[in-house]
Amino acid sequence: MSTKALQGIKGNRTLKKITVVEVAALAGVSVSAVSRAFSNGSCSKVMREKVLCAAKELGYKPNRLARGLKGKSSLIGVLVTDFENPLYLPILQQFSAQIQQQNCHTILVNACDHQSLSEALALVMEYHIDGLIVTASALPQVLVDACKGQNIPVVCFATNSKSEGASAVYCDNFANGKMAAQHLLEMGYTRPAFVSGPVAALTSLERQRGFINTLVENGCQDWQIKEGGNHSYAAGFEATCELLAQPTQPDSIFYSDDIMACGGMDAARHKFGLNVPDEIGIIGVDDIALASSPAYQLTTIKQPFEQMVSACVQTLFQQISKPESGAEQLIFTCQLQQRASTQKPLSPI
Amino acid sequence: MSTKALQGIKGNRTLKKITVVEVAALAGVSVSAVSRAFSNGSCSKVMREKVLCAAKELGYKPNRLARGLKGKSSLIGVLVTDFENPLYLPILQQFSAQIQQQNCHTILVNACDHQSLSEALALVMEYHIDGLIVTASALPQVLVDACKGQNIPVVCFATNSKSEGASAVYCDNFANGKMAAQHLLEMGYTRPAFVSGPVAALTSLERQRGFINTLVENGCQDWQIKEGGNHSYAAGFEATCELLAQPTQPDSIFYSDDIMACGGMDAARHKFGLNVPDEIGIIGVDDIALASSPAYQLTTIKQPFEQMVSACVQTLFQQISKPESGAEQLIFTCQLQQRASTQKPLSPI
DNA sequence: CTGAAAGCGCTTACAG
DNA sequence: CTGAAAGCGCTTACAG
Repeated sequence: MSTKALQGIKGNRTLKKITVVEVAALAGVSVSAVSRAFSNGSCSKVMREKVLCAAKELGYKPNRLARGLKGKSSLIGVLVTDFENPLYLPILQQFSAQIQQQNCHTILVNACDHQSLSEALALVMEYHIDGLIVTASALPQVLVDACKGQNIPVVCFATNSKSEGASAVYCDNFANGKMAAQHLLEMGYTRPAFVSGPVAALTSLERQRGFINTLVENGCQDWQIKEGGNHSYAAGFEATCELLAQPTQPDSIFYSDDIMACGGMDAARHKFGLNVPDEIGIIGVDDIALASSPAYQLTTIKQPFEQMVSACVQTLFQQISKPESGAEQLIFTCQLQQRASTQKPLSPI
Repeated sequence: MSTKALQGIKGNRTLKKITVVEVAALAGVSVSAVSRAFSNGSCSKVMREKVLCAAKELGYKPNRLARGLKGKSSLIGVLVTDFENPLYLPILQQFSAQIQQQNCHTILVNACDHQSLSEALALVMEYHIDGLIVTASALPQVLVDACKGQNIPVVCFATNSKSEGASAVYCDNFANGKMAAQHLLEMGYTRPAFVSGPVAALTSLERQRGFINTLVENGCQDWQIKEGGNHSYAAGFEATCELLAQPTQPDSIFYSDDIMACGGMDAARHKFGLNVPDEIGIIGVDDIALASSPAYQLTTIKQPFEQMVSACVQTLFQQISKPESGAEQLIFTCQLQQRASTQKPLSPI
């Protein structure tokens, strides 16, 4: 039996496709009326009632692909470059939840491989996404322009690297670095180190600037900087091993983020047998779930991610509905969350 | 100046839409030919060359929405119910990467809220997805049927709960429970406990069955079961606190998964001051990144996730291309990954 | 292999 | 407010 014949059989019970045409027929109205009842088009109450009733009876669901052909696709691209930092799971959870709340859906774009970023973006643009969220990294200007060329608004999340024409939601990372420095000095540490994230990450650089500036301002001379690498546990562990193997051991370390700090703390404790916080103070940024666990008790600078995600989604949808409104910069401030990893007992050096 | 006028201005340089029509015109061929050159349609080499050349010159990109209207949408739904377990970040990373490799894209469906699962699915089906992957949970039969009704193949990932008509890729969790029991007994533990996942999770139940059966078979009487809850750090921590506060303290605990085990280990160590593994042995399932960190050194049963994801994607695409091929069950076996959390020194009780 | 034409399911000016 | 008609950008039988 041919496939066609099989479909015919099935068709007798369920496979007949329900489109606006069928709904219009049952409701006794025009196809346009059905469309209006389902979109925001103007139509009388009784009309809407009739249409919705017929649609329900037939189990009609609009085809978003067809809808997207003329209007909006209801698809939002969420570009993720960093899958190593556990932070991004709750972030993705919040983005997808809020996007769904807007009656849209998330296309997850995996752009781990940096070389393929433009390729990945080009592909996802073939779906005519209504907007794009870029997490934890800047979009090269040429790609922002490509989006602009198709009227796709872009919002960058949690990165300082600004792109012309793209909105951005991020934290004052210079202030964060400053806060970390002040805290370490207050706790009596005198030889702090900074472990950076990826070389190109402006976010990390800003934290570093704020950190070092503040140390210098306060007369601290004994600082050092260590290039960390990825925002990952392994990178933090590794960098810390190298740092602590040197003759000039720091007495405290500020990490570009929490997952690196966790890796670093484990290196200090388990590989070098150092006591945290007495022999070495550890501080991070983010306040990931792990930071508050008893195993780490990590002092950190908490980023208000929930609010940031909300702001990000809100900004994006505002620009989708009003394309003429310009790009926005929303900068959040963070708070120190002190825990055991820096609570040095009062003691002279 | 009106929006229209502005668009007109922009239009002069970039906004003119490039479609098959423009490409066909430039290449001097028919629209059908352009379509064929871009799909798998039959066309001569020279024709394809001409079309591709013209397309490149114009910067033509096919509109997938339009394409999806008749054919495949190239959209794969990935349903995620559990965003608390960090495990799902690398899993999502692998799924999205492999789906992109198939020239498709991932629609991330957030179905945290169990009540809204059917709603979330109904919405995503409006995009006419080509296939659906369901992670870590079963799809109620009525929803599987709904997918079948639209010819959308379904593959369930990492769950034992089988649904009629859906494929599944998972591990032999009964064997995993057995393995855990054997290991604990071998290491000299005599009063093991099992901390379960969510009550309804068949995966957890299977592990429990295998675990308890094996204990009983080996003459162990002193076992107990504790209901854990979510697959989360907090749930593991909480359940362990209750377990250890009882007079009948276990001397080892098998957790339904690693993140619970990490929470449990922290509770045992930091809240009850117990030495791991001497006073209490800890074993989990999954082998998440954290498990191998020095802070936990967690013995676990490693699930071969990479292979499982590959198998999942492969199965899905096979069913997309051959809808008549039936649902498949792929069962993987796991391996014990021993670490410090169960290495009890030889000692009499 | 190639082209003209119909169609996928919806939306949107345009009349009424 | 409502309907008839054209159109969104592509694919797919159907002829040649």
